[in-house]
Amino acid sequence: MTNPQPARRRVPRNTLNRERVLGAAVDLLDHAGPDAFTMRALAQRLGVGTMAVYSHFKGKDEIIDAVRERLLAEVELPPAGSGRTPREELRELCRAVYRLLSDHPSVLHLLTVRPVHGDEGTAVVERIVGLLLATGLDRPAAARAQTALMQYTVGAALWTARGRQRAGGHEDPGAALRTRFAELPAERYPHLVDLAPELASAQDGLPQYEHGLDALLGGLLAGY
Amino acid sequence: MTNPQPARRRVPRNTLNRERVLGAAVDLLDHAGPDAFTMRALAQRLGVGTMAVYSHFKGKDEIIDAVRERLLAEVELPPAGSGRTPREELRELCRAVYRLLSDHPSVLHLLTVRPVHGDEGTAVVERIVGLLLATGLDRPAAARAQTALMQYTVGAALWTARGRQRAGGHEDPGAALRTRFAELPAERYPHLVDLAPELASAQDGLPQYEHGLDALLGGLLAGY
DNA sequence: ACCTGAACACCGTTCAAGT
DNA sequence: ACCTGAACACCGTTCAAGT
Repeated sequence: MTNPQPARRRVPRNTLNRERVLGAAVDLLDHAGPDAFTMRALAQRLGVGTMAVYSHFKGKDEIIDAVRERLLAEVELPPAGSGRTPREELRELCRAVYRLLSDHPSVLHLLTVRPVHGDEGTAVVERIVGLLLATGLDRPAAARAQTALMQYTVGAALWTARGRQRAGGHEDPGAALRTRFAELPAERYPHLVDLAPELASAQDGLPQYEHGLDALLGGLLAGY
Repeated sequence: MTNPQPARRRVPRNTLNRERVLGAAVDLLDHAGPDAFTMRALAQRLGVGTMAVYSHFKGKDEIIDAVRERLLAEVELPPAGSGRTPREELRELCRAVYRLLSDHPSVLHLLTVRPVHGDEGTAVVERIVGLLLATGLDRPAAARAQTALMQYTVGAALWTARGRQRAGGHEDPGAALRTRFAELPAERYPHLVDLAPELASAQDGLPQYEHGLDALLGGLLAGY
């Protein structure tokens, strides 16, 4: 909270720049959530007047775009041609995207709240499409497969974030769901009451994502 | 014995109720989008002072919950045991959920912005789990499959809504993406430039969803 | 060029008051 | 019980002014 006091020395007045603003924005988003991501809170975290930020960004929307671009660029592309099969590389690439979205739930919100304008994440898409073609898919099938993989990845990350949000703190995200389902009237919801523990176990983030991802990849690449 | 109504010529003062408020809220959300969904705008649409709504709902959050519940309850469950195979019923059920989310993009926003507390959509989940068990999946596999199907459905609907939002009006959602990809530097993004038309075609909503859904179902039910 | 405080037009909601 | 207007504490952003 308290920023490092830069001594009483005559500190250069212009200690603010785009980089510092973006860093504080990511911190604020990841730590306090989208609702607390305010221009005023951002400026306060930077130890500066609210309007100082406007000297480096046109407005909040430009900051949102920049944050999204910065985080999407952070996806670690696995080294190419490491002797694995295209399908294994695909798996790892998708997991990297999921990990990013899962580590920074704020990006999901930014993706939802504002359409993508720039070339953010383009490198990842290029790589995935290339791998899909390498497995033998024809061009329309590769395009549909790429879209389906991204759709599932975004949905799974959103689902996980929603679960964490609902659980509040550090508790097990499935716990609330288990008790909720277990307490349902068994006449109307026999399967949910019965499968409450299993459904709760399926809220475990990465393992669940991998289960669905393998099924999806299996279906998309069937026969290749 | 229906009592003869007093039939006062005088128009009843209290013409506002929860039902009317919810109807206006859905209209406002679907027509003007989440940003325009304001308590003041809602009241104005109802021809009433802003605070009148607070006589029927505790606040905006309660309206959000009620709208979500109302729309999720609208998912048309296909008639049970219509002679089709469980897999065909599963497909139709998932398509119904997708259609609802696609027709009312606002629900997606409501799902993102606020965790689910009530039993909304529980009936659909019950049905899907039952069908998955009927295909022969064991309990953990059925739970994971149910979660994966919902994750993919939410992600696909969100993707489609995002594309429509980016396209602005009634244009082809893939058009913008096609030109954007086609104009990329071909040295860095050879596949994207090459597959721009196919990737644009994959932004067509329901057909793309069905492609991914069939792949996912195929992978989840492989061997059963 | 960079930063500031006051001010404007919004927002959700509280409150005291009307019927 | 239902509805109202004024007011409060927020928000993003404009503006004129400081350095």
